[in-house]
Amino acid sequence: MPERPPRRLQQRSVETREKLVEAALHEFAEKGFGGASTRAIATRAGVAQSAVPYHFETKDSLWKAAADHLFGLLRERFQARVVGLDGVGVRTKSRLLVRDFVLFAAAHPELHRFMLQEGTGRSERLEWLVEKHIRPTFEFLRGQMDELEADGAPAIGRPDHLHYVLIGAASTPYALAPEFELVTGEDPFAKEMVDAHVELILSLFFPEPRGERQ
Amino acid sequence: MPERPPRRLQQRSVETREKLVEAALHEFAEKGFGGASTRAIATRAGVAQSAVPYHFETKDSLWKAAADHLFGLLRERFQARVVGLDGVGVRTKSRLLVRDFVLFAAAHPELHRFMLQEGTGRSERLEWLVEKHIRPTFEFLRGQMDELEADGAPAIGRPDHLHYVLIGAASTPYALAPEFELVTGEDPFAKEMVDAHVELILSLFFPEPRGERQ
DNA sequence: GTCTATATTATGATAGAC
DNA sequence: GTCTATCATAATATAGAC
Repeated sequence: MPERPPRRLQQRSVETREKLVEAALHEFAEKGFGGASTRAIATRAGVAQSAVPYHFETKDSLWKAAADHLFGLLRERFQARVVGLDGVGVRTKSRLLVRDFVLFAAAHPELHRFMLQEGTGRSERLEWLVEKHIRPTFEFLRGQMDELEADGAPAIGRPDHLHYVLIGAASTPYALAPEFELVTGEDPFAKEMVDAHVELILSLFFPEPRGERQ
Repeated sequence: MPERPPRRLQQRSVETREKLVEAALHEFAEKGFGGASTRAIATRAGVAQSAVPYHFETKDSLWKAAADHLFGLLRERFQARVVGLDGVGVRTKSRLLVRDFVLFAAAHPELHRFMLQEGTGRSERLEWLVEKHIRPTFEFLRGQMDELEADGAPAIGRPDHLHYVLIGAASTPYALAPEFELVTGEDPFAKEMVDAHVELILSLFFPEPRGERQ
C-alpha cells in the first residue's frame, strides 16, 4: 500500500513521461537516433538520465513513443479538418488541406526533421515508421488526389512522387530553418513569410487561369 | 630518406584518404555527424579506425573534407554546364539548369542527405557549411532567377524560399529514397521515374500555355 | 517515482609494432 | 603508411538509496 494517493503518483509519472517524449522529439529530430543521447534528452526534460530506461525500457521505445506522439498531433489536426470540410467541393477542400499541411509544417518543424533523420537510410525503425504511420498518411493523400482527378482536374504527376514533391516543397524551409535563417537572414516562421509560402505552394500545385481565385 | 619511392607511398596515402572521404560521405549522410562513428567509416573504407585521426586529425575535419568533396562535384558539374550554355536564352538555360539539378540530385542523393543532417539544428558545422558552400550556391541560383525576371518571366515567389521549395521538391524523392521505396514500392532512381520527376518539376516551376514546349 | 552511483559497452584519439 | 593494442571518455542500462 503506497502512503500517498496513487492518483497523484501516477500523475507525476505521466508528466515525466510527457516531458521525456517532448524532449526526445526535439533531440531525435535535430540529431537523429544515433546522434541523440538519452542523457541530453533527460537533461532537456529536467530529469535524471535513468528516468529514460525506467519509463521506456530502451532508447528505441522512447523513439517510438516520440513518433506516436508526433503523428498523433498530425492525425488529430487533419481528422477534425476533414470532418469540418464535409460537403465542400473537392478542389477547395484539397487547397485547404494543402494550406493546412503547410501551416502544420510551420508549426511543427520537428515532424519533418524527425522523418528526414530516419528516411535517409534503411533501418528497422524506418520500416516500423512506414507501416504504422507514414503509409496511412500516404494513402490519405492519395485518396485526395484520386478525388481531384475524378473531379476533372488534370493529373500533374504520379501520386507516388507528387507526394514527396509536395512534402519537400512545403516543409523544407521549416525543417531546415536554421540553415534558411543563416543563408537568407530571414525568419521562415514569421507570419508574412508563412503566408507567402502558403501562396507559393498553392500557386505551384493549383495553377489557375489568371483572374480566378477560390 | 625513405627506402621506397616517395611517389608510390604518397599514392597509397592519397587512395586511403579518398576511400575514407567517400565512406565518410555516405555514413554522415545517413546517420548525421553524431550518429556516424569513425569505426563504421573506417570499416566501410576497408582500413583501420586509427587511419581516420592519422589522415584527418579529427572526426570534424574528416566531415569537412567530405563536404568539400561533395560540393566540389556540384561545382564541377554546373560550372561546365554554364559555360556550355553561354549565349542560350535565359528561360531555356534556366530550364536546363533545373533539369541538371534534378539529375544531379538523383545521381548523388548523399548531397541532400548530408545537408539535411546538418540543416536541422544550429552548429558550428552548419555555419561553416553555409559560409563556404551553401551561400555561393544560393547566390548563383539567385542570379539565375534575377536574369529570368529581367527577361520578363513573372516572379513566382521570393527567391529566398523559392530556393528551398525547389531544393525540397527536386531532391526529396532521392534523399528519402529508402522511405520512398518502402512506401510506394517503386525505385525512384529508375530511369523512367527520374524522367517523370524531371518533367514534374519543370511543369511546376515553368508552367507554360498548353501546346508550347521548349 | 525519482535520484545517485555504477556496470558495461562503444566511441574518438594515441602509442608502438611492422 | 598502415595496422594492433590501448587509453580516456561518453554512451545505455542497471542497482540501490530515499
